[in-house]
Amino acid sequence: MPGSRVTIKDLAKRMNLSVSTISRALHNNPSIGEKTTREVWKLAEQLGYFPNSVASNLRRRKTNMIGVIVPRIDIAFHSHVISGVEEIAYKMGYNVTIYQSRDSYEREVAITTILQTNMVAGIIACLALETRDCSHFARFNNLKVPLVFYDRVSNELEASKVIIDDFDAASRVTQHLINTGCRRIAHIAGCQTTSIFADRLEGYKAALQRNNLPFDPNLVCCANDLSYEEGARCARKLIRLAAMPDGIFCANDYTAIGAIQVIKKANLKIPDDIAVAGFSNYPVSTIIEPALTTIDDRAAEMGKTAARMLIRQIEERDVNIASETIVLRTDLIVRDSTGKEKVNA
Amino acid sequence: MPGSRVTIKDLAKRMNLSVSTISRALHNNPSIGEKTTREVWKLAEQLGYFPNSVASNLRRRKTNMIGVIVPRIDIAFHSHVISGVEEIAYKMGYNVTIYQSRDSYEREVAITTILQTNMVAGIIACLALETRDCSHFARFNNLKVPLVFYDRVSNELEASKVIIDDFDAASRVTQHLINTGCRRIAHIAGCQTTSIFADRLEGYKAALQRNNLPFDPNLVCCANDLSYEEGARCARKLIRLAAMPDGIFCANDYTAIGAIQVIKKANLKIPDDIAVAGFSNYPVSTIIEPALTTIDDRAAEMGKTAARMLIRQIEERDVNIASETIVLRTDLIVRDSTGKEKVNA
DNA sequence: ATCAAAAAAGCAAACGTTTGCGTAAAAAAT
DNA sequence: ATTTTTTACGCAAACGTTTGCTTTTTTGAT
Repeated sequence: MPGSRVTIKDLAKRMNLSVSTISRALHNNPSIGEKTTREVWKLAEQLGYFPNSVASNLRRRKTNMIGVIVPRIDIAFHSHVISGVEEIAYKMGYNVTIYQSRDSYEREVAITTILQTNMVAGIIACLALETRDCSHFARFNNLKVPLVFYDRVSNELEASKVIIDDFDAASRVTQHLINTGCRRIAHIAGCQTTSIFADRLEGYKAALQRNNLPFDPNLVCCANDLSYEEGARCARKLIRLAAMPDGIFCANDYTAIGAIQVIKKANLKIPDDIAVAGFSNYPVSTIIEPALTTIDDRAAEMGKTAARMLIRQIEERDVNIASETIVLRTDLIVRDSTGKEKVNA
Repeated sequence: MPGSRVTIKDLAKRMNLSVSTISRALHNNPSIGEKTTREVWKLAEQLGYFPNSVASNLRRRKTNMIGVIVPRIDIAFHSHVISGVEEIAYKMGYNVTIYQSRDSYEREVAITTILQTNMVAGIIACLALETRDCSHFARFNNLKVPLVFYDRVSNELEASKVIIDDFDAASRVTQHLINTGCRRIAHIAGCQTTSIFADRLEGYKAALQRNNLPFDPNLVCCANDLSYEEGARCARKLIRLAAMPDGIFCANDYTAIGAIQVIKKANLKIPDDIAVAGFSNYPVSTIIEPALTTIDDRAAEMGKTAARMLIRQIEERDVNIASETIVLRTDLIVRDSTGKEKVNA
């Protein structure tokens, strides 16, 4: 930053005071006289002084930068999380810097290096799909840089987490399908090495079992990248089955929408022939017809919670808080892509 | 960052070299012997040395931080822009820090202050809807911090811009509607104090005029926040008109979708009774039925372009580049919400 | 061997703050 | 009036790099 910035030194010279006095005055340190403090502020104002936080960070050996690692920013879920993080961070005087892993392990590792050299005060991350081993995050433990994962978390690592109960949510969606009369329920699943998707599959299975419905592996179809296209592909496969499912629980809304479009094109009625439920409550879920029954994943709330948690840990570093896990409550949002629940006798 | 980081000094002590030698070696400065350089790198590796970029930034009087100000992160357009910015920045060794103005002027001003104290190397911004006066950005001119606006830009300020030709795009959409046979075309407009929305209105008018169609102010309806709901409100108003429009050009996709849903609920056929066109090509535009004819706003491209431009200006600061404006080409994407173009005799 | 030139490395001051400790002046207590 | 306490401020060393300049060492030419 050239452009001859005004520094504390300049103020000191002008006022015949020492730099330490100026610094203290600007922090309203009580050891500086009220009158002096007032005058320092006034002059600072006049000369257009701005503190240089880089210098301050160096001296204090800490920044107010929160590093956020997301798979992709342009996915609705993550942009909502970031929005929540930014909101809290802004209020608390922290800055947010973001990086996209693009679901690449290699890139995620590189990003952790960057975050370290940048001395971020804390980190909020959602693991890349590719990531199996989380040792690149371990360094932050040594450096005492707080770390909180959201959504896709690591179990092998001591770190705080904010998640939703995927098992429970999936099980509730499935139960809802069952309550509406579905008996052959398929599942379009996410990548099973990621715990949230594994949990969703388990929740689905649990609901079936609870209702004495058989689990048929042929009804589970894996949509690796959880895209619209993958959802369509799985749906095509499912409706060609000899014993076609009468309901599909999809691991996210994108696949659900892909599925809905395929089903409609096949001239099958939703929800009468096949009911469809998604997961996440993306904005599109109200746009698609029929509107999609889904689970609200509370993205912004997740971001806010993660940020609050992280900042608390940053500011209470000394007391060495144990890592904690917060599970957010989710809501089942029933729309038109699933039928009415039958009142049980 | 406690946790006893390894510094250049530590390396120097271990190797009986001066800190300057170490620093130069780590930068592969040719004035340091090859052998020494190799050994320094090896030891750095062994001891787990990481450069402290805060210190480096202070000494070099420049950071590699790009500040991005967006109205809201969770709007698809902006999250795509950010994604583009991040991609280029990452490749070029810059970090990205983001702030949401939430379309508030006050907040935008506060953010510029934060960016200044943080010594960002450059800024990419999209003006808040509320913003009339841009003098809070002027300081960056003095500080020689490059600034590039995207999408919503300021004309009163000397700064680079990357935009699309809203006038041209709007005029093309309108022409398309005319070509498909529409004769009473309405416009759901954005806030007219923002130039892009004013341009879209003008482009619409120009197309009408070019085709000798009358401009009827009753057919222009202002949707201030350009939300889904506002679109619905405007549509309700328009279809109640004695002389109902046979086509609607909406200033963005959200309002278009709101309009489509209202029109469908009124049992009017799209595009036969009323054709609808949007602006932006949001992901939902392929999901809604009928799929929406719209203008692709090249969001990610805009972000990449802005980032490239900014980084060039950062790195060639000395040559004092004149501010430049890049206008991105847009594409009209014809889908089912508008009819077929009639071949003119 | 002698000297100039090139190569390799060191010195020390910066960058703009913050902060522990020390000191002078003012106020309060004796 | 003297001592003690309080108040207000200054000194100087950090924080971890970078960099202009100087010094030493090596190399090559004579």
